[in-house]
Order: sequence, then structure tokens, then C-alpha cells
Amino acid sequence: MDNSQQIDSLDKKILSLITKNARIPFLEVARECKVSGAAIHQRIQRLMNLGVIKGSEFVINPAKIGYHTCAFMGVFLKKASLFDKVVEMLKEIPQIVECHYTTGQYAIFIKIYAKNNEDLKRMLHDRLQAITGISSTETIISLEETFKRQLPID
Amino acid sequence: MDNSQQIDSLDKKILSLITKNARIPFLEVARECKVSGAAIHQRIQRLMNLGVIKGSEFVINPAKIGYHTCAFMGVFLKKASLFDKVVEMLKEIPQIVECHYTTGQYAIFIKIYAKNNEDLKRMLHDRLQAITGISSTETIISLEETFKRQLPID
DNA sequence: AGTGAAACAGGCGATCG
DNA sequence: CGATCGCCTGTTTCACT
Repeated sequence: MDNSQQIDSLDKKILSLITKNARIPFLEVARECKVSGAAIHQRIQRLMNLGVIKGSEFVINPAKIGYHTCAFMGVFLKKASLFDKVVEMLKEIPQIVECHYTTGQYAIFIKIYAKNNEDLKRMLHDRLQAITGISSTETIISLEETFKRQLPID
Repeated sequence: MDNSQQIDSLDKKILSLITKNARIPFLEVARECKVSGAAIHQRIQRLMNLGVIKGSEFVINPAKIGYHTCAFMGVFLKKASLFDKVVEMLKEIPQIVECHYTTGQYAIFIKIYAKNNEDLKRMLHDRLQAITGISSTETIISLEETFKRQLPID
């Protein structure tokens, strides 16, 4: 599960470069690391096989595609055993971008986007509270995402 | 701020392809969309200029680089006006990967990673509660990130 | 805005140290 | 593991539409 031992300083340098820009040519990474392009290629392949790298993605600005409201929601369940079924239902709602199984007050904690506040209210009523198994929810609306970034590599 | 009008169905198709895999050759995108490679190149350039595309990144599995604990934290401030100063301090803590200005119970809401639960406790004591301006915090520990994904295009 | 061609650069497998 | 080589493919620009 933890491969941190198997990751040396070259891996770390590679990771810190490619996490900032997924389209960086591997040859450029190679030059920065003072090794050959093939070496970078091999290393990245290995990091993928190890599961250290989960994938790559272009990052979209939600507001620019019409999603102006972002919220976090704590979910209370009627019975803890309903967890799996409720998660399956939540997966069907594409605006939910993150779902966590949590300790403390809530059983489930999610991050959700909506077109606007009214849209969020509608989703809450029509989609979330319609899920049998959910007893109630608490919403925290994000007025501004002050920053968002990746974990530093070392 | 909202460019959703300026985004047509070709843009959407491009976005949905490149958000799933940032390393996909643009020529392959071109073939899927049945246009030339140059057209894809132009479109992506335009989407970047519009700010629709924020960037690209390789996604790392936090557990594989030694971060086994993930938590959300609600932060209470002594005075609301301290917001900017506190955010500046939070920015200095690299394990904080997301920071939101929120309504409701908390003034600030963050997502944070730690090596383990003890490390989280240490960070909470030594780094967060050391920030003057923060009156108290509430922690929600994620036992499992059930899913995490991008907003769908469309 | 999109096309197609051309020049350039990178990806990636094979093979050797 | 990493380096070198080499072919294939993708990237990027430009004149034309």
C-alpha cells in the first residue's frame, strides 16, 4: 500500500515536474533531471504500475462551464449499514465530485457542484433527500475556493 | 466569468477527452472528432486563453507517497476580518490542498493530508492552532475516499 | 474557423553496457 | 537501470480557404 520506500529522489523530481504540467515533454523532464528520455519513460511507466500515478487530466474551471456554486455536504444515514447502497446512489449524481466515508458527526461527506444556489437547492430536494437511507444532510457552501493544489512531492 | 455560451459541442467533446487523459495525442482527439489536428490545437489554445482550461496535471495517489490520513477541517476565526491573514498562513502549510471561504458554521473550510493520524494531530497543534486569528477547529477524518472525479462536461 | 502539408520534435521499443 | 539509436508518430506553423 505504501511505496514511499521504493520512490527515490529521481522519481520525486519527475513527479514534481509532471504533476505541475502533464503535457511537459518527457525529454524536457529528462534534461532537467540530466538523464535520457528513455529513463524518464521507464520511470513513469513503473510509477504507473505501482499505482503511484493514478492518471493525468486537464483541469477545468467549473465556473467557466456554468457551475457557479460549490458546496460540501455532510450526510447522516438512517443506518450505518446502508453506506454502500447510498454511495451507489450518490455515484449516479455526476455533480458530486468527491465522496468520503467519514468519522465523527457525518457518515458520508461529499463535495458537489451546481449551476447556482437554486440548482443546488433543487438537487438537494430532488436527488439527495430522495435517497432512502439518507436521514438528513448539512450543507456548507463555498463562497470562494481560495486555493486548490496538489500535495507536494516531499 | 461564464463562457458557457462560447463553448460549442466540439469544445465539449475535446474537453471530455482531454480531462480523462491529459497525454492523449491531439491527433487522436482530432480523429475522434473528425477534424484536423490543427483545429484541435487551435481550440485547446482558445480554451486556455478563455480560462476554461486551468492546466494539466498527473494525479498522484497520496497513500502511495506516504500520506495515509485525509481530513476536512472547519475553522472558526476570532474575527471575520482576519480571513485574509489566516489564509496566507494556511497557504504556508503544503499539506493543505484545498481552502474555501464558506458560509454557515465555519469561516474557512480546508482539506488536508497527513502521514497518519498522529501526524495530523501534531499539525493541528503545532501549525493550525498556532495561527493567531484561529479560535478553534473541527476535524472530519476521511476513512476512505469512496470516489473522486471531474465534473462532467455537459 | 478549419484544412493540409511540411519541418521539427518527441515517444517509445530494441539492444547494449 | 540507464544510454544510445532509430523509426514512427505527434506537434506546430503557415498559406489557403
